[in-house]
Amino acid sequence: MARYPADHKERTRARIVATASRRFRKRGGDATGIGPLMRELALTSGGFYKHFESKEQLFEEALQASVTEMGSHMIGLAEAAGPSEALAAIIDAYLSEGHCADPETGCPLAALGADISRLPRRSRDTCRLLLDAYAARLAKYVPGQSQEERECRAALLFSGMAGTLTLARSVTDATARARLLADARAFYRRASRG
Amino acid sequence: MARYPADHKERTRARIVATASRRFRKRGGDATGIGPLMRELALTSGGFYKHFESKEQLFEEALQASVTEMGSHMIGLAEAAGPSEALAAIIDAYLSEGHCADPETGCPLAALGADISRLPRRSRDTCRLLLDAYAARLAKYVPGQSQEERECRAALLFSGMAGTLTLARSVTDATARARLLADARAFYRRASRG
DNA sequence: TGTACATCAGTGAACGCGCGTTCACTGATGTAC
DNA sequence: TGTACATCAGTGAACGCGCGTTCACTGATGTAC
Repeated sequence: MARYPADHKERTRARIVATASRRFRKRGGDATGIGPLMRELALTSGGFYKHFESKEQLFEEALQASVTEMGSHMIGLAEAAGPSEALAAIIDAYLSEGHCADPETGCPLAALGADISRLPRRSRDTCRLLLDAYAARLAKYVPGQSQEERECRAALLFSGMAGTLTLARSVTDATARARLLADARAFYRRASRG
Repeated sequence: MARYPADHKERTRARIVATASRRFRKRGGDATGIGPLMRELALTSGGFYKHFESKEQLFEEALQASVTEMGSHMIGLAEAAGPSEALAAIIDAYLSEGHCADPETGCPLAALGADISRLPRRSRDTCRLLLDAYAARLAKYVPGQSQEERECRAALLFSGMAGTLTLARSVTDATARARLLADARAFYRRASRG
């Protein structure tokens, strides 16, 4: 063992992923540099490559972490709300002003959707598995006659809300933004009931 | 006059905007460089600054051009389809496999949504006016009891479809992608009727 | 017990590269006289 | 008519900068004997 506790390296790696996943969502993939990222963690840029092969690998892991985290958060809210209000609770939280104001801790699809679609094919394959898993976890709160139908509706619901949330984030006027979000909550609550 | 026709400079400027608007949508804002852009037009990078103050200014103009172009395209389709099928035609075209495959000539919200939301406040104010104008132009094809309600529904419809299109663009499997788009078309046709 | 060596997370300077931007210049044309 | 000058779209080399990545090194610890 080195001068650090047994799990030190593993913990540093996890800190890098957690910080990167916030920075990527806040600034986008290209605008997030390895140097500033490591500096935020009081480390130097060279050390990064003791943990990851490339920035691309970090992006994928950070994305994975944020998707998983987002899923757990949504499931937590749904469970707390109870069966009859679970979906409404998810919709209201996703389209809340808080989520709109904090992309860095929010949905990666809303913050990085276009970045994901420009990833190389191999990365997008991996990513697809992630998003399918996300849809599968949340399908139980979405109405539908089969698991397949529920997963499909979950994908439509979340991708649609992501687009509207992205638009809301570009609206500077607070009143207009609040109205758009409120209208969106009403729209998706109604649309997902049927 | 210089060695060029009277409208030469103006035409060059328009060519830069048109090419940039495609490149921005295809690759994203940060990944589109001034050098390669000018090279595509058989010009040199230095000449860019005879037309624009900065890359940021070009981004805004290119965005404006693509929003206007998208609006005209959608209106054209709606008018061709006739009153009863106008909205369905818009939805089907927006969520078509062609639009999914060609981000560079498609909707800027789907291709650049997150980039727009990270623009400085002043740019986002300008951009808002654009998007409002877009919603206003398309509102006549959306059901609703007042112009305001129709514009609001148009914003929800287009931003939602943009999110789903972005997701579809990250799906590598052609069958799964076609199914997602078909499901989305059915969903938005139904949702926008009521 | 002491000494020599291996380990390895992290350091920090350096690499080549492409970026956005600047600027002195070119050269074909129009204008003044 | 000819000559000198102004115009100006575009050139292309150069600028400083931050990027992703590499690599020889550090130094605290564990291990071998």
